[in-house]
Amino acid sequence: MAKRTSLHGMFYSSTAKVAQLLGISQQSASRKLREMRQKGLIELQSSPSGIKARLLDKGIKVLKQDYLELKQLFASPKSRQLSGRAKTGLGEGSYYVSQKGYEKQFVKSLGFRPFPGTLNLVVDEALAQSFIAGIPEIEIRGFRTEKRSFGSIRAFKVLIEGKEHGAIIVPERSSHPSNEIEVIAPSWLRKKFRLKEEGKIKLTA
Amino acid sequence: MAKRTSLHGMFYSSTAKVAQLLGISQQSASRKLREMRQKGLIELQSSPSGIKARLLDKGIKVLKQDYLELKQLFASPKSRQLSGRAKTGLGEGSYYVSQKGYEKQFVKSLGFRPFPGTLNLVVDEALAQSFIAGIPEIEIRGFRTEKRSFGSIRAFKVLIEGKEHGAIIVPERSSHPSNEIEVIAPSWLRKKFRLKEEGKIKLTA
DNA sequence: ATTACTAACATACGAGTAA
DNA sequence: TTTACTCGTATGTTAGTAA
Repeated sequence: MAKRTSLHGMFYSSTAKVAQLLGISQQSASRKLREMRQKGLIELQSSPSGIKARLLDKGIKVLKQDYLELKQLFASPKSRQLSGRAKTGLGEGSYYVSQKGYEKQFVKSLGFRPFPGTLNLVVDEALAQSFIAGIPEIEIRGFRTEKRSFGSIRAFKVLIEGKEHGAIIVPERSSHPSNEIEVIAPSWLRKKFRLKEEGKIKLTA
Repeated sequence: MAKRTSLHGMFYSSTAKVAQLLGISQQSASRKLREMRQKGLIELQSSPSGIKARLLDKGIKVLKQDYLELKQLFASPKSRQLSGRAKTGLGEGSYYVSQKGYEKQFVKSLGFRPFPGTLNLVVDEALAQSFIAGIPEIEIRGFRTEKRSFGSIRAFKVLIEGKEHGAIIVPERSSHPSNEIEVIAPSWLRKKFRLKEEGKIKLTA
């Protein structure tokens, strides 16, 4: 409909024509149109002389959502890398990363013993998800000590500033806001890359 | 998948996760993924440790087609008007439009007696379809004379240059290329709008 | 010509489960 | 844990028609 009438135009047709257009039967076209009306996507009047229909705001919204998602894909082909701004950490990272239960798995699965501390990066949430999901997930299992239990962690290998091997780690139950990620590496990243307070840093998959 | 991995990234996941994402069962997700592979849309490897998939060119093409169609909708909200370039007609129009069998119906259905001649406009085919489909169709029935038969004509009322009432006419079996439309009006349009050989003209719905 | 109802048929779905 | 098979059930489709 939108293709024919632009977004707001009135669509004059018949269920038979719509059916032919979609490669389905007249009955199915009729039913589908009524379902769309039922769902509040379109306005639809039918009579023995044909149908008269128009997209409603809800219907346009559906199309627009699709458009925006596709636009992000085709209008910005830059999702194999991710930029972030370093954030002053709270020092918690060091505590977790240094736990023997995790450390042994890091060495085995990631191939390096992490520096006892994490680099926190503020990133675009959607871009980060896109970026992360493109990297094979490595599971670091949780464990218990006498004092408490530690949850599992998902890890994703990355290359930092094109040089240093490291990994994004995502604790199972993270306390971070979702626009923040934690990066570990064998070296002290802040020092190695001479990062100032809010320095930018680039990760590649 | 594309949303997660960009267009070309490798997608590591499980059928259960895909299922949750789509709001369907693990079994359906598994089946749908295999169907997509079958159709050549994606590359898919599955194992007891999960799935590994990637969009193939055919799959990306499908997304891109959708993107381009939606882009046309949202990136150019100008489909209630149509521009065309006047083309030197062959004079056939006059013969058809003046036929009594059509003329009576034009007067009754369009509200004017057409000038004996048509203005041929060269237009963008897709835009023209879009434009035309948004206008209620008026059917001018065909008829027979002693000599020959005349086919039916679809007519769509338009406003020419914002001033003159007229109509686009689409003969049932047209000999025109599909990027050309015929316009009729009560007056001689070329004269009224001082159209030169290749002058531009604007129609509104 | 229309739309759209009913009913018979086809397809899709998902619970259970094997590997 | 996985994937993906079978199979009973739910949903979707369309031929035949009424209005």
